Amino acid sequence: MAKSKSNKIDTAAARSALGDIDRVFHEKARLGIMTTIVGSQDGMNFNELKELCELTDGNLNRHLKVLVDTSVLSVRKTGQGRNTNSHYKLTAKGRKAFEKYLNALEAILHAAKKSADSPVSKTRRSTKRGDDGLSPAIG
Amino acid sequence: MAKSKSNKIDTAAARSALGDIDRVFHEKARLGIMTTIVGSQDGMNFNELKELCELTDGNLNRHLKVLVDTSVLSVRKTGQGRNTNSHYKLTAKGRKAFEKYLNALEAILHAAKKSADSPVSKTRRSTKRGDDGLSPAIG
DNA sequence: CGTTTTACTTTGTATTGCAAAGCTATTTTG
DNA sequence: CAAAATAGCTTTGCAATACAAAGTAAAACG
Repeated sequence: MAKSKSNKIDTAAARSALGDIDRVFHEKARLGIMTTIVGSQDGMNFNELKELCELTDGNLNRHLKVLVDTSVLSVRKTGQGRNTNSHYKLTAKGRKAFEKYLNALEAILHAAKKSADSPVSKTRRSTKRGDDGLSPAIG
Repeated sequence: MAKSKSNKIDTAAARSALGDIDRVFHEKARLGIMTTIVGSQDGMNFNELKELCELTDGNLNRHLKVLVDTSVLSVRKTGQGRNTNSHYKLTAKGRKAFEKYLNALEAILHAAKKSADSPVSKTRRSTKRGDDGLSPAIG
């Protein structure tokens, strides 16, 4: 990555990454579900997810529905009533979309951390090297 | 960081990091605002933020209110009516809290990326080295 | 055979996000 | 100088979402 004089470029990069922040993933509970299930090749069932993610039944069900409705996860339900077993698995599309989301997060994270480490002043030059004291990312 | 046999530890770490995901920051618009303002030592005014974050007046106002109400930002308003100038600045508390959020994000990101790169199967050993084929993070 | 347990689903409420409309005061225009 | 336009926010109303309590269905148990 090229080093910029101000934080303008990085901030712009972060801003464009913001556009890739998919609301489907950018929710605490669903981020937990995704982080859990992305590590499982065979998928997981309702109860595993419930315990791992520490969510109530209703809440988990709702979030899983969102993920299934957006084709991020697929479900396979076997049995009925008490014997129901709902098995959730990441789809190829879901994996790809989640990875895109993670990359966007990463870009924002880096930009934010960098900015936080060397904030820019309008009136005086930065106390750290690497920027020019210009207003950040305007224009 | 110690390397684990399964992705259990990392997933657990991510899970605990999830607890540090502050809802105040974990919202697209506010993440944008924070990423923008964290790089500015002197803070920014309403219109700068509005243009940079590409938010409507009402929307920006609402999010700024949340950030001010939670003491993440401070405001200083000068002038009146058309001449009003609302200047927003990150508080020390806000900076600290945001950095905590960023660290939590980073932990989750790493865990998720790692899991995504080498997902674990229940029935057969992973195709990559570094795990034992056990179910992830159960118990 | 009826009560309990398991594995989800549905429903109701509260919160939140968003943008359209509104407010206040300063400019500008005729 | 009165009327209209403009700037800089605020308020309001609606739609979407999150969450948990209550509900449902079938098997297990006594």
